[in-house]
Amino acid sequence: MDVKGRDCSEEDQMELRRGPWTLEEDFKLIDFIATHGEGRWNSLARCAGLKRTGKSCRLRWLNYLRPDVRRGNITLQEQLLILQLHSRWGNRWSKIAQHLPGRTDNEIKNYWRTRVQKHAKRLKCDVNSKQFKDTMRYLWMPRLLERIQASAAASTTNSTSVVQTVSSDDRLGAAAQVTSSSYTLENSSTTAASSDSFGTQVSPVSDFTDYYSSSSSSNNNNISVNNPNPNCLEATQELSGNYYNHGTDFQSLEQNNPWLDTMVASNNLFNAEDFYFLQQQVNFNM
DNA sequence: AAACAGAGCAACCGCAAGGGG
DNA sequence: ACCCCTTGCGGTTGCTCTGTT
Repeated sequence: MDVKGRDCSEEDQMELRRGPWTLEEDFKLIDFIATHGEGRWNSLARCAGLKRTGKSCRLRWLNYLRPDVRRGNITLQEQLLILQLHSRWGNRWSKIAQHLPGRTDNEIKNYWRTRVQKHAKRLKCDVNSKQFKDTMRYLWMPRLLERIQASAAASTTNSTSVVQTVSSDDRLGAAAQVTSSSYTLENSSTTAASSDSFGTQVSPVSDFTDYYSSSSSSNNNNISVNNPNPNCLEATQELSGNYYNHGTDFQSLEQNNPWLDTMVASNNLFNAEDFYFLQQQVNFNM
């Protein structure tokens, strides 16, 4: 059968291949889809002459070969969005991916598992625990906002402000929309994956290691611990406002103090900071 | 230079939902 | 109502690369 249901049974008896895809297989799949479009994947696999399951072809296409797949580092905006959306929906990776154009559910899932869960592990707490979630909400997300703000301020070519994102009534939705529209523009003009949606370069090292440093030199802890608002987004909003008011000192401190980098490299120091934060959270919740 | 460990990520697996016969 | 097939999703595995000892 072809993708429309016609028979092409000469390929049916082939032994199925597994494992990494070869270039030849990729080209076959791309060629076939370019000519016939996507369709019933099992039939497509056979008709394209691929010794693969339909599932395998679908996965390869959606996660890797599709022309609009966006590859490269997860930007700060994307990280923030992932944290926000995950706090709302949990492990609904495909749903989260819908708000990050060009990113696949698999990529987001991998990001979460390798980066976020790694830090939960370092903090010796469960990624689903309230303590860890609070750390994300009150420490990492505000810190991300602050860094995004710094990036936006540094950019002279794009006036779209992230502050708009966090000042909207529906902050989460607005975040998704602003980010999405930015990606749309970017994707229409360039395939570069190393610049963020505001056209500014993002450090290749843009994971949570950064936030350990933030906790060492800001007053976020006090703000967060004393913030009784249980709503993540509300709290983040309030916090971001507070953070921006006090963030300048930290920015200059971070940028101008070489020793800070050394401190950042010390997991023990910043784990201790985070443990302090977590302890405060526990006390607060009691 | 070799061995080892950890991180990152592509790919696979199992399950559930949906649609058609 | 039932069965079969396809698709989509989330969890998991295992390979490769890189950094460390």
